[in-house]
Amino acid sequence: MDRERLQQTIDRYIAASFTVNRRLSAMIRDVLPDGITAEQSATLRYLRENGRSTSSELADIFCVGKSSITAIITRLFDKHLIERVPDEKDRRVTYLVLTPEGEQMTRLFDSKLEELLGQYLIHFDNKEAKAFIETYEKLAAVLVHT
Amino acid sequence: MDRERLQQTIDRYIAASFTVNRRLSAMIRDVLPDGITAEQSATLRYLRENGRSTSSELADIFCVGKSSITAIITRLFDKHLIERVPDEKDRRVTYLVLTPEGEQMTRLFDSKLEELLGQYLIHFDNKEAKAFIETYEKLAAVLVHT
DNA sequence: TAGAATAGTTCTACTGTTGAACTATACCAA
DNA sequence: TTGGTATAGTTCAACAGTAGAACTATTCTA
Repeated sequence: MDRERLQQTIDRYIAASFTVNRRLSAMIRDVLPDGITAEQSATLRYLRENGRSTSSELADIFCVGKSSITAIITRLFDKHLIERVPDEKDRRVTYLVLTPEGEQMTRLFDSKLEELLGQYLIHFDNKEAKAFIETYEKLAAVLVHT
Repeated sequence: MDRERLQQTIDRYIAASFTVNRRLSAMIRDVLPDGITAEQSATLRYLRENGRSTSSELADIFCVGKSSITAIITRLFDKHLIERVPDEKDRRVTYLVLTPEGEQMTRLFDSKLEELLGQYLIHFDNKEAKAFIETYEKLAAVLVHT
């Protein structure tokens, strides 16, 4: 890829991802239960998909400092959506786990999200959607492992 | 697309976009000049690509309230990166325009961004990159026009 | 066993965001 | 023509998220 083509590809990527991310974020925000933010729902989702985690792990995954995670976790804890479970071996470590209430809340998101995103996915045939997702996942993997 | 396949596609999209957006945001943040945030650079970039705009237009495009835009604009104004130009016909509207300094700053981003993203783009051949961007742009268009 | 490393919290300061209240201007219909 | 309504933008208060430094409490290690 020559330099000009590279620059053009980057520009198009930035423009498309900007529009998609902004629009989707706004729509998702509207669909979230009162008092739950996008960050908080992403945290709950991660805990459901990946099981118990620690603050340090979340900080790594979310690419933020540990103090940011503490703030988010505290708010979710105050809403009784997650629990803090101390490790029995290493007393520095605290595991974060969904409460049944938190688990239920993530299921609620999912059905709303499916309803929301489903109406846009119909514009893409299986083949196109498959290719897109696969490249996206490949990009994610490259960003993680380099 | 049946329901299960739809749910799976959505899950994979959410996971991939989460990882890509988090990682890229963190990298971009590191590459931004001191005192310039991601939101601010996105605003400058928009003004460069689209010429003079109004607060209302930016609020639409960024999918936020007008008061958010006022806050961002004020900070960029204080850094002498944009100017406020009153419309001569309609005295309610104020156009936002890059200063030469602001223009120069967006050029600086671009070269850093090109350097940063270029090293990941080499993992994708032209055909794959082209198909991906085209689907992404199609998704953006669908989100805007429905 | 002393010093370094790690896990997590607290605190301060800041940006971005919402939403309501507000000012100023323009539009429009009776 | 004017009185009500719509629009553009700002201000304000309250909050979430973030960084980064300082801190506590552990565990590891040379």
